[in-house]
Amino acid sequence: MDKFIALDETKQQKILNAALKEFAENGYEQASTNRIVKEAGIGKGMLFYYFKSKKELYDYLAEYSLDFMVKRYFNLIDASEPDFIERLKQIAEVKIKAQSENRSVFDFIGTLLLAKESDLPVSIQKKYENMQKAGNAMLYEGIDLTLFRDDVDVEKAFKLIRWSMDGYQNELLHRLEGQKLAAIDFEPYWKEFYGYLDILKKSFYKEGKRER
Amino acid sequence: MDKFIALDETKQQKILNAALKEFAENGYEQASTNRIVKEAGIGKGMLFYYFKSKKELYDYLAEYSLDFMVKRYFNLIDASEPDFIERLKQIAEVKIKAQSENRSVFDFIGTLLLAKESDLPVSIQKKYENMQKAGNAMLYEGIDLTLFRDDVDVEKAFKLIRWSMDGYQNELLHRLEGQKLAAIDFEPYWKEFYGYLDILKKSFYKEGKRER
DNA sequence: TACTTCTCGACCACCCTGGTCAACTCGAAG
DNA sequence: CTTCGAGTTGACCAGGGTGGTCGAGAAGTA
Repeated sequence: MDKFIALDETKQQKILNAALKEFAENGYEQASTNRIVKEAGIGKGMLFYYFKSKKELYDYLAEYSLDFMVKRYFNLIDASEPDFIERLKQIAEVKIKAQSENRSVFDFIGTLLLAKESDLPVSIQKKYENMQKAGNAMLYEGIDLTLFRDDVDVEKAFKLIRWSMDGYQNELLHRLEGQKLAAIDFEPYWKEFYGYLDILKKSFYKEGKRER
Repeated sequence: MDKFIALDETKQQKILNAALKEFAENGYEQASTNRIVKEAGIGKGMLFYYFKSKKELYDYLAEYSLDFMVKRYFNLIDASEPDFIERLKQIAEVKIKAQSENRSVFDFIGTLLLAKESDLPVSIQKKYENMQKAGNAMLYEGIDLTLFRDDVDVEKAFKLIRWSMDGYQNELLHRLEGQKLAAIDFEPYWKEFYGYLDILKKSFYKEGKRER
């Protein structure tokens, strides 16, 4: 595995991407090391020269992905914005950027929690839980509750707003399926997105508190 | 296949459920006829006595599921309710009932569209498209637009409301994972759900139009 | 009894699996 | 120019799973 780390960046990336994609699409059991080496353009032997087993490769990917997530996504979020919708908007921007930078990492992490109570090393499980905890904190900490209408339960408003925004993002992702995210001009989609955000503010915030 | 139809209901159900579950969980290629017969409690030979190939079984399931969907779900929806949120609420009730009646059918249909441009018989593809069209009509036809606030685009409000309700339902399904749907007392969840609906009405409808 | 219809699971040829390893390349050290 | 060892390959292995077949018997019917 130290052999792998010594490789030059581009070769590492090629192998990582091939493996992440394979695991993300097929899960651990159904993922094929043969397909990985073919996609990565290396001989079968090399994979097991770098990683002594399929499992070790998988664990390495898990750790790598979580680190990527923290470095390239979480750390770039400004958690000081007190306006809930504005904060989510900013998170969405960072997320899209990180996602087009490396889509397969996100897909892979998505499957990590599906592998229910998986036999990942405890250290990685810990890392995962911490990430979830930090993510939650970044969503709700320091939010200005006075922006919200007085006649709705704020907790529920949080959820409704999140579901709405997730809904938009999923639909968009579905609409853009197949296209290379990095090659897309997101300008019009952001406009559309902001349109929805305005409605959410009109709907869930007090009158007169809509503008910032 | 006519041999299969001649079977008594309960045996048919056992085989159907086993097959639906297997295909839903693993997709067409990865689904195993061996696991299906084991789960269904029949000998391997019988499956190919009833259906002459894996493909014929799959096509039969597709047709069966679509018919189930129409008969046990679509046809029970009252599309005359002009209040959008009330209509969605009613749809949700029917859906939950149909889903607990036969969960695997829903899961299987969910994978049908993932099998992109699959090589299903045209007749079944047609049936599927018709179902989607009818579903859309039932959502939006005859809705009373005057209920909505004047300062938001109704089309966008539609989407926001749907995303919100889908979000709740997904979260709930996720929360209840593993439990047998039919055995759950949904009372408290409906209450919670209605709570969200009230907020949606407060937020997206004109003042004074909230009650019915 | 004789004939048809059901039912089973051992069996088939084939494919793919994760992992190994003898053989080869190639640049650096002596 | 030789030697060495790290890097690299893909044929190969045993094992297991695949969709589908079929001979043999069970059950039902006349």
